[in-house]
Amino acid sequence: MSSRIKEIENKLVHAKFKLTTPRRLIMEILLENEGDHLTAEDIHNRLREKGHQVGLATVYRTLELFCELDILSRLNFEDASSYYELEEQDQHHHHLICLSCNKIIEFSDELLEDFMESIEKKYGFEVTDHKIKYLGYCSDCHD
Amino acid sequence: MSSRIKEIENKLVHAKFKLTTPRRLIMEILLENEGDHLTAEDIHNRLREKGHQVGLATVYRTLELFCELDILSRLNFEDASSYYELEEQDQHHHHLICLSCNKIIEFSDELLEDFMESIEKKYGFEVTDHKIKYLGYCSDCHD
DNA sequence: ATAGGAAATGAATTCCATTATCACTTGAAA
DNA sequence: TTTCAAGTGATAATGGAATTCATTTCCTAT
Repeated sequence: MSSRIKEIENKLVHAKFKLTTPRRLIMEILLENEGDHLTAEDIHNRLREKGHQVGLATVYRTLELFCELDILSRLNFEDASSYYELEEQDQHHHHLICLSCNKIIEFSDELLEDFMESIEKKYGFEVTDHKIKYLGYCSDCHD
Repeated sequence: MSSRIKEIENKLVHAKFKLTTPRRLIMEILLENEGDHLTAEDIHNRLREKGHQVGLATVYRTLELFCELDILSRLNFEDASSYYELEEQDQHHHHLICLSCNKIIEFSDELLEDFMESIEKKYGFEVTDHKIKYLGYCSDCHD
């Protein structure tokens, strides 16, 4: 994981941005919660829980910067918030968003043929809309 | 177009909602601007331009109701606003969102094979991300 | 090392889309 | 018509995100 930090630090330095403490701390939070979808507020809270005091504005600015550098991707679901997750260059994935419980299920993008059918089978997901973001009801929520 | 209004009115009545003046006026705006992607504010403004005075809260409430009745669909792009468009039961489509000029290009969902390639060709669109919402640069904006 | 200056930060403020509140009005069922 | 739940409108409240600006920090050149 230290190498992941190094890798990200290199991206920053290469793009002529400074290596600051807040940026390092935010990186750490992101790596510790890899796989999760965090909001700016989530990150801000976890920083405070760990006793680090970083301004919320800085969190927003840093997340935006990391997106520009392709360290993060920003996800917009159906609510007002933006969620962030670490960009994993190889395993690109999409999201199933359950309209009932708001669960987010990730699925890989191997095949585009029989795409929808296989997803419906695999996740027991009833697709009710098909807007390219997949919305519907997950196996726990549909009748 | 009068038949379209009738059709929508039937949906409302059938679901036991009242046929009120604000709802009728909003329907008209939507039909007059079919194919566009309108925000609540857009609709509110067009109502005022036409001399009709409908509260913004009512516009929001009506749009939400129309979405529930599948009269409208709500689209969330990369900015803070929601956009609404009339649901056309047959010709389902997706959106290409140009990160540079914010143009929105609609494309149909006929084939899932060679999906990306055909879209890239058809619209001269350089896909830079692949998050299921297609973001990138349109033919006017890429180099 | 250190001084200088640009970049970055933090606290507070502002912005803006959306939602909630609540008194008032209206559509339609009886 | 009368009745009253449903719907509306003005305004305030909310909440996420952006902005402002004075202060601090990182880094380069000396």
